[in-house]
Amino acid sequence: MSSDELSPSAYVVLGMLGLGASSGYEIKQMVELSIRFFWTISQAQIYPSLAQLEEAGLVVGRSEPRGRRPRRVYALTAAGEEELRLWLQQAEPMPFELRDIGLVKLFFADALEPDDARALLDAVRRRSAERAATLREIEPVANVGAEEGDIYPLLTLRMGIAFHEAMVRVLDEFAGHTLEGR
Amino acid sequence: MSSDELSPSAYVVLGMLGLGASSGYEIKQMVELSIRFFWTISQAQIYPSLAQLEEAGLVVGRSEPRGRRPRRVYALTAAGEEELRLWLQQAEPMPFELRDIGLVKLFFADALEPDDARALLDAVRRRSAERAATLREIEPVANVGAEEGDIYPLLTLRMGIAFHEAMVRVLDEFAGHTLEGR
DNA sequence: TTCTCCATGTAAGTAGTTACATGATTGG
DNA sequence: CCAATCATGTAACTACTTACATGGAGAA
Repeated sequence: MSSDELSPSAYVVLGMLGLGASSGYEIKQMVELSIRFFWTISQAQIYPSLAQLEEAGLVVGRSEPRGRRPRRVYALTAAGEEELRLWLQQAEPMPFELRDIGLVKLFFADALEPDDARALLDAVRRRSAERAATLREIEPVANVGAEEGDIYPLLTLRMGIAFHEAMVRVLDEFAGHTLEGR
Repeated sequence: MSSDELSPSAYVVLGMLGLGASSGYEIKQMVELSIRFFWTISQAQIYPSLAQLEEAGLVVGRSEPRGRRPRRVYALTAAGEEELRLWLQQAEPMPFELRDIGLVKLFFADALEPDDARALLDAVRRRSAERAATLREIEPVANVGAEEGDIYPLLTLRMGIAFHEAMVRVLDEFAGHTLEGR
C-alpha cells in the first residue's frame, strides 16, 4: 500500500497542504513564495495532482465556496501525512538539476570579444546579486516561521542566499585577478 | 536570415563544435565533462540538432568513417560562428532553473522526527561535498585550458565549486547553531 | 464600471527522456 | 574472444508549459 507512483510535484502539493495551504490556488501562491527558487509547479499540474491524491486517499477535499464562487479546500488524511513522511525519509538519489543558460553562455564566452564577454559576466553577476537581495528580503518572514517551529524553510532560504552570494564573489574575484592583466 | 528559432541545446551543440568537438559522440562526451553541472543534453537530442544545424547552413558535415564504422564529423561554418556569437551577445532573460528534490525535502523536513531530519540534512550535505570534490579534481585540467586561452570554462567550474562549498558551509552552520540547542 | 485578485479547469503543444536497435573497433 | 568503447539513430513516452476559457468578489 501507498506505493511510490507519485511524482515529486505531487509530493510538493502534499507537503504544502501539510504546511497549511488548502486550495489549489493557495498551493500555487505558497510555492511561488517559498520554494520557487528550487522548484516550480504550474497551476495546470496542481489541480490534476489534487484529484489524483484524493483518489489515492491521501487528501480529502470538500467544497467551501466563497459566496457564489466555487472553491474546493483540501486537507491531508492520516494516510497522506504518513505518505509524506515516508517520502521524506526515503533515501533516494537526489539529482541536482540545474539548467542555466547564463552559465552556458559564460562557459562559451571565450568566443566573444573581451568587452562582450565582460558584459555577459556582468549580466550573470547582476542576476545573482538581485536574486540574493530578493531572498534576503524574505528572511525576516522565514525567521518568524522558524520561531514557530518551522526551521527548515529558513535553512533552504539561507542556502539560496549563500549560493548566489558565492557566485557573485567568484565572479568578482575572476574579474579582479584573471581579467585585469590583459 | 539566421533567426532565433534554435533551442538552447542547439546552441550548446554549436558551442561545443566551436570548442573543437567534431562528432555527435564527442559532443556528448564533452558536455558530460564540462557543463553537465549546469546543462545536460541527451544523445537523442544531439543528432537531430546536428541535422537541423546543417540544414540551416550553420555547420557542415562530412563522412569520415573509422575503418568500416560510419562516422560523421562536423565543423562550424562562418555563418555558424556568427550565429553563436550573436546568441552569446544577445541580452535575453536568463532564468535560473534549479530543480532540486533534495532542497524540497529539506524544506519540508519539519514534518520529520529530528533524527530523520538530521539524516536528510546529512545526505544533502554529503551530496554537495562530493560534488565540490569532484569539481575540484577537474580544476587542473581547466587550468591548462585557461593557459591556452579558454578562461571561461575555468570560471564556470569555480562557480560550481564555490556554490557547493557554500551549501556545505550553510548546512554546517545551521547544524551547529540552530539545531544544537534542542 | 472597471480593474485586480481569487479560483478552477482544459487543450494543445513542446522539450525532453528512456529504451531499443545496430554494429564496428580496440585492448587485454 | 570478450568487454568496453566508439558511433549513430529512432520510437514511444512523460512531464511540463502556455494559452485559452470562464466567472465571481471586492475595491477604487
